[in-house]
Amino acid sequence: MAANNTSDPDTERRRPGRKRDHDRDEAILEVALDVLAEVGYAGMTMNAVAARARAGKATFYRRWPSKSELVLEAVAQLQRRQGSLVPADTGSLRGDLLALFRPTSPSDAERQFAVMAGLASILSQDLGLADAANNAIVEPWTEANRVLLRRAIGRGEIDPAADVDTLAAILPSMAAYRAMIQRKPFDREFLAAVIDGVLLPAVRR
Amino acid sequence: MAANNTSDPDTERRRPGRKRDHDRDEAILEVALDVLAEVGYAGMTMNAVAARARAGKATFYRRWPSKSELVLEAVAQLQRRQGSLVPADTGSLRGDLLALFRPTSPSDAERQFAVMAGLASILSQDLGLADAANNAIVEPWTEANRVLLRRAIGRGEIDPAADVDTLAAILPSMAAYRAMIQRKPFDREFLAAVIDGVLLPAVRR
DNA sequence: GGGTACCGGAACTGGTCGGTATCGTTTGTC
DNA sequence: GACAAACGATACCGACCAGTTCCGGTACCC
Repeated sequence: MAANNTSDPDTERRRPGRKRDHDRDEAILEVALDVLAEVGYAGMTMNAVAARARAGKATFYRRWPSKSELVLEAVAQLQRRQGSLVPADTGSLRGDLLALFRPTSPSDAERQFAVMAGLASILSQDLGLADAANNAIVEPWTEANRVLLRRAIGRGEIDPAADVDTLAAILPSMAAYRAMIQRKPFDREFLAAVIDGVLLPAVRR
Repeated sequence: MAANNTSDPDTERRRPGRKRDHDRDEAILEVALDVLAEVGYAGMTMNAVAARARAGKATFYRRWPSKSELVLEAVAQLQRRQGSLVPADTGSLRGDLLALFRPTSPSDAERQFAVMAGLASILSQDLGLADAANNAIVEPWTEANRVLLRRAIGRGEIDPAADVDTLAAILPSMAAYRAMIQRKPFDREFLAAVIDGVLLPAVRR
């Protein structure tokens, strides 16, 4: 089993030369997300990202083969940083739902939807990226809502025949629509209107 | 009051030469909407639209000063063609909501959301276009839902304290989200799930 | 019939951007 | 200390595209 001298520099540690600085990876991806949120995929130029990250473009292409691959990994990092989004049990469905939007700082959720809006253009072209964006940004919220609804059913608080899957999609859908098309803030006021005007009335026994 | 010889050729009818063929306007805008729905704003090239419309680009720029102005007017035409979207009274809220998606051919609604998805990239940059798209495509649906809900209240069919504005936004929001991000069809099955699983339970007395 | 503005088509221009190559420098291994 | 790879920076290339200009031809007004 001879040593493989042509493999990835990360797994291969028999080569001379300066080591790749992995701190730069995360920093670059973070800048990419910022630019993406500000100007969208089409408006995001590699030069702009490089300049803001104080990096050379060679540093980019040593890591990712293309712009789209870089963005794909940036979205993956967004998902990683978000964590599992498991909500604390406040005792009532209403409290749980409201609490879901507190722990992550509001600017955090705001940025996620800004990134989503920036990606919107490319979603119709690149199916892989569309899935990645959906899985990274919206699906965790939907899943968290599902958990809360099931918990409320188990608690006997709401109608056990409630259509959990459809109901869980309401808040994320309206948040995405509001952020992307209407460009209005998804604030606590609107959140309360949806919870009290739609969700809770729909599930009462 | 001397005659103004430098004004728009449409309002000014004192000039010689071949008349501008206004049938071309609509045809070009229609092709633009098709291309927009297929490849999005960024992917839509003037050459491609010209080729498919069998028109020279000079014909474009004689009518609209730029690509964005052309798209803006194409969206306005989409709104014009959609009409007022006044729904027939079927006697029940459920019937009314389902009927709302029948009269316009399903491919029509499908195309509207495809255009919206194609526009998504530019919405964050161009506020005017964002408003135009919202007003042309989604707002008419929302307004139609509002009318139906108020009608059901007047009929005594549903809870008169229902939050009409928030409820009316649900179907359009979920349709837009589903078409733009999830790329799943907004079919009758999903429509029925939202109506029976969310809307009707939320408004029962 | 002469003049003019429209038509579709095509060539051209100027700018932008993804990606590559190269520079001098820095950081690591042998 | 010799070598090699990563670093930031910059110049460069090739493709693409919005917008302009020209062409030969056609419809309309006088």
